[in-house]
Amino acid sequence: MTRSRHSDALRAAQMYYLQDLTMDAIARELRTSRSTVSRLLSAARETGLVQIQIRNPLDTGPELESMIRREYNVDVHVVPVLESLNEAETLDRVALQAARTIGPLVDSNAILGVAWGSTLSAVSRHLTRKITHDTVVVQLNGAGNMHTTGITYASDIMRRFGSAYGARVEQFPVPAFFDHAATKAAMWQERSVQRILDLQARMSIAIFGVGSVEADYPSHVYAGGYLDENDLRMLAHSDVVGDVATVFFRRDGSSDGIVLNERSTGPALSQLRQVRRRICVVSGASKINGLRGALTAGLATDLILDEATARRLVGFEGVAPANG
Amino acid sequence: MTRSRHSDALRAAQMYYLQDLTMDAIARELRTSRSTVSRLLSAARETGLVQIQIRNPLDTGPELESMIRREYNVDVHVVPVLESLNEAETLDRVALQAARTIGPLVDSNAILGVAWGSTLSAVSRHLTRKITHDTVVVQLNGAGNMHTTGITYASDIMRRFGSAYGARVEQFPVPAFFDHAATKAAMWQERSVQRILDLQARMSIAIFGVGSVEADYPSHVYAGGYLDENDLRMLAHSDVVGDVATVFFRRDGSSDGIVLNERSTGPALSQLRQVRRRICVVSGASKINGLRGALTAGLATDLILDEATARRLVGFEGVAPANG
DNA sequence: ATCCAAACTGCACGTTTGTGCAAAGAGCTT
DNA sequence: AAGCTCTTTGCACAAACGTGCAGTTTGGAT
Repeated sequence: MTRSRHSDALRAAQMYYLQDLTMDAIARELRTSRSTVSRLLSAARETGLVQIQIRNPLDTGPELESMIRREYNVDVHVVPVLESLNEAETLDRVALQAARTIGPLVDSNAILGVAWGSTLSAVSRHLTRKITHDTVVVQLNGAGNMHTTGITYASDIMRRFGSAYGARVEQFPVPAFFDHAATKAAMWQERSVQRILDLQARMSIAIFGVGSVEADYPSHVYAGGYLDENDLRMLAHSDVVGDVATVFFRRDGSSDGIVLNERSTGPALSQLRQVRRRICVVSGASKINGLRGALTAGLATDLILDEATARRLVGFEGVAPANG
Repeated sequence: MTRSRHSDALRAAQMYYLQDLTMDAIARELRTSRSTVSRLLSAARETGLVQIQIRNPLDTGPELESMIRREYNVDVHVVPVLESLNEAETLDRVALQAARTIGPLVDSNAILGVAWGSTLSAVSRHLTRKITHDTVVVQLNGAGNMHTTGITYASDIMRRFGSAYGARVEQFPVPAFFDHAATKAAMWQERSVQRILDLQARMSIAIFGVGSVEADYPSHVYAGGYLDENDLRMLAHSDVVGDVATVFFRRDGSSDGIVLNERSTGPALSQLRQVRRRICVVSGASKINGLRGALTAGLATDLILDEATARRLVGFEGVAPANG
């Protein structure tokens, strides 16, 4: 009896989280066993019935966070990670916390712009469900390249976002970069494309990682067959430090005159900056240069990143966690 | 070292609630004992660092809630209570859940209007701390009567609200009812009073219970020496069913021509209805008539009440909880 | 009616968590 | 520095909790 299961879960959650009853007491009230209550509560958490939020008081927070906040004017969430973890495990932790931080921000009628990449893929795997209405998830930039149409990879990410929030998913079935700027210009006149662009223009939340040219192991974009040697040479000559949604920028946040952007399918930086809430997720200290550029460009309103990267960002390279 | 304690609590909360680590693992990372982590997490919950919210999807919720919602156009939170509890214990449960439901709604820069009475007193005892800035708590109506100035009783309530949210408290040092309407009119011209009235006019949240003329054991207002025999007779002749913040109304929600209101210090119903968020807390089925009137008058946007009262409200007198 | 797969339940066990208590530490006064 | 109080810590134990497993129910399909 699903009908009653859902309402039992709600009752259980209220009694457990809002009245501090034990599962035992709840079981008696619900005339079932304690283990069932335990499972009801798990279900309640997983389906987003219970929302747990950590709010760090802006001013009393750790030094590290306030420094970043002051310097770049973003809301920072530094993810504490065990020091022993390797890069992949760190990404996983950051993604998990990012997913849970994003959850409470997504609300009915939101238009959620989502980029793709290894960071976003990890985040998408950890999203917790939350029932919303008339929410739309729209892809920020195309994912096709010379080898694949990119559909499966990017669309897995999109699909996971969509099903977590019960949202309609709008894919962007174009390559990441057109070979010719003229083709892009032509496509941008198509009504099917304009529908997507229009959604993007009305986004209320954008979620993206950053690519960094000098990352230890470079992002998909720089390695995955999206750009040819000519392109890479051009990037090198334009002082590009990184990208957001396959749109490139320099260390000082500028992007004017980077010709590759004319063939990129991602939203112009100026357009991205119009979005009310722009959440940037970063894991791995080697992305530092791309990240600096993105922050200088004012691309993010919220930044979620691991502790080591946060320390490098403010120049505390080898400083220990701020306790003791 | 308080400084580091706070930030340890934040780190612990993130690792526990957002990354699902065990307290043991967190203790190792923080180089302390597991019991300390347990205490850090308690502190994090109590200081409002961790916010737990239960959202019941409006449409998929239990029948009871949607019926009330449709009929009276309010957001309902039905508090499940053990069937074995007596009236005092029920009030305590409702108050606890109300306090926790209110918490997440209070934000920086809010102006919080608070009434007084046994319900509000119970709620105030269960508030969890939450750090906010420039929040003001303002008393909705005077509390003095023939026997006392009411200062201690009402001001305890106000003080608890104030300290829970780190807010400035503005008391309203007048009697609940003036003996003469003319005195009220005169006082309302005083700048000291106008300062309070001005705050009330700018409230963003109002919190109140309801008084009901026919309650099993009548509210303070009807018993506590606030009204003399003449007043009570007058009330009986005006078909009054209850009050909110010592302002009376009839079953159909009207309040015109109730002369006592001209001597009352509570906000006019029409003014109360201007407040964006108006939270009504009710415990005890005997308040049903007062509650019906208040809802019909459109005084509340949010209603928190116990299950038994909720069932009576929609006429399901003896119906069992909606499960099985 | 009978069968089957899938979902649900309660038990039992091991794990995780809360808390009284004694010891250690921090902050102040003399 | 010694002495004092008030707070914080870790230990040890009891309480509360999560989960694999086997038995049971449910809702079709035949």
